[in-house]
Amino acid sequence: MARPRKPLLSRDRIVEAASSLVDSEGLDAVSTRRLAAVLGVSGPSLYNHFRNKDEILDAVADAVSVQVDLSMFEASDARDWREALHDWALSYRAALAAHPHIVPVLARGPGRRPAGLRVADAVFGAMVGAGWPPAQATRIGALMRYFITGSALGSFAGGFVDDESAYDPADYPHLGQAHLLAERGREVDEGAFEVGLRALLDGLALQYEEYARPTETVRRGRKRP
Amino acid sequence: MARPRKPLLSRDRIVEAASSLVDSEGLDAVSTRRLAAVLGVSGPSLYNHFRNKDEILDAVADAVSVQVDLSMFEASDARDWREALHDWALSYRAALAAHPHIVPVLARGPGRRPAGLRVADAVFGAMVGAGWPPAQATRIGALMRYFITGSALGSFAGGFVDDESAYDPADYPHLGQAHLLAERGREVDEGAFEVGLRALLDGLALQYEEYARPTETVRRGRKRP
DNA sequence: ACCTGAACACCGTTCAAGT
DNA sequence: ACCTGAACACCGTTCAAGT
Repeated sequence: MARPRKPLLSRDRIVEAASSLVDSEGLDAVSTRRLAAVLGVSGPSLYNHFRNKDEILDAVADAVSVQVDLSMFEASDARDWREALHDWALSYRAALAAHPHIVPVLARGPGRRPAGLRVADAVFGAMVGAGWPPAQATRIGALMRYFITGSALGSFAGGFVDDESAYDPADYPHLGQAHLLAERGREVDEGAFEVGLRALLDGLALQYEEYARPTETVRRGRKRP
Repeated sequence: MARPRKPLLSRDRIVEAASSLVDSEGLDAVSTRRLAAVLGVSGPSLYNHFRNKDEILDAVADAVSVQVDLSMFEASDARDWREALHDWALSYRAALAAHPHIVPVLARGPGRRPAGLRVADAVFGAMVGAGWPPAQATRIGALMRYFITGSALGSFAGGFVDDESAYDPADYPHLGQAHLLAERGREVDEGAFEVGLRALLDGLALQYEEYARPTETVRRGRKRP
């Protein structure tokens, strides 16, 4: 057919098809040939819209970042930066949990992905607005991303094996019930995420006090809590 | 040559060659054919020692876990669980930083990898020994892994681009100096890791007090801090 | 048991040719 | 500008054959 008068493909259509292929069959199932077949075109056609396959996967990852709710950062002030961070983390995690197979691509940093950058921008802006020094605001965005993407990677891929004989007590003296982790994996992951998130926010709150409160060497009259 | 009287390959030799190939040229550079060529054999020979390529990469990842220092957990007691966790986190991160390209494989959970399990076992055992309830000890091992592997993934792969025009202020109002992050990426990552680790440990210490200290409803005489 | 070459069913990407 | 088929240089894995 050569060139049709109305384009058969668009970046959006390609990303949509790639996303559902990733969701239903995993990252490895996405080949340029299979993806093209789903779209009713031949493999090389994709290269009219994306430079290479990696760019397609980046776009799929970015479509997930778009789903992350950022509204809690709009009215953020010094009083509720912690609550905003908490709600954002839950929304972020939920978005990743809905598309677990693309997480490895997303975990490699915001890079050139526009929506990923928008997320980083929103967190940074809100933390600065709440009184954090810019250098700390940058770090908070990074470390929250470490924890959230790390948990999404660890949860939904690998995991333990549901086979008692796989874990010899002689090798792992404390993991007597490790095989139970297989069935309880999801529960463990959720618990670990909750505990970790709370610890992270509690810890940041302690550091925030150091910044917000004049140090005792400067203001001696102030009593310490 | 068919079968030589002394085997040309061994699992160890294969893992060693694969590791240095991963380190020097990245994950994508490892194909069964290239790996076999480095070892002076033909591609299919590898299948006499590993079931498939994924098992080889798992072994490469596990060789990194072996490098993680666990000695700090041997004499752990209630007083220094926090310090042990801190030192272990630094050692873990250093091991990943030395072999950044294999981190995506390692980040998918301990799965069937023996050394990965040994790490999980040591953390769990030490935390229980320090007074944490078993359910919490499991979660601590998981959440620390989230943070550490997440930071290793985010740091050494992707990242920002050193190009001012890549970040239009209209799109990202707060990321005016985002392109500076490219050159300062490593510094930002280290700072974020330090801040995050401290927050995590501070936060866990607060939670530890809740477990170690009888609640005020039980022991009314005790004053609150 | 452990290695080989041949073979199968795939890949990502380039490119000239078509409209 | 946008699609095509052919082609290039690869893949992971299986398997019969060799010693």
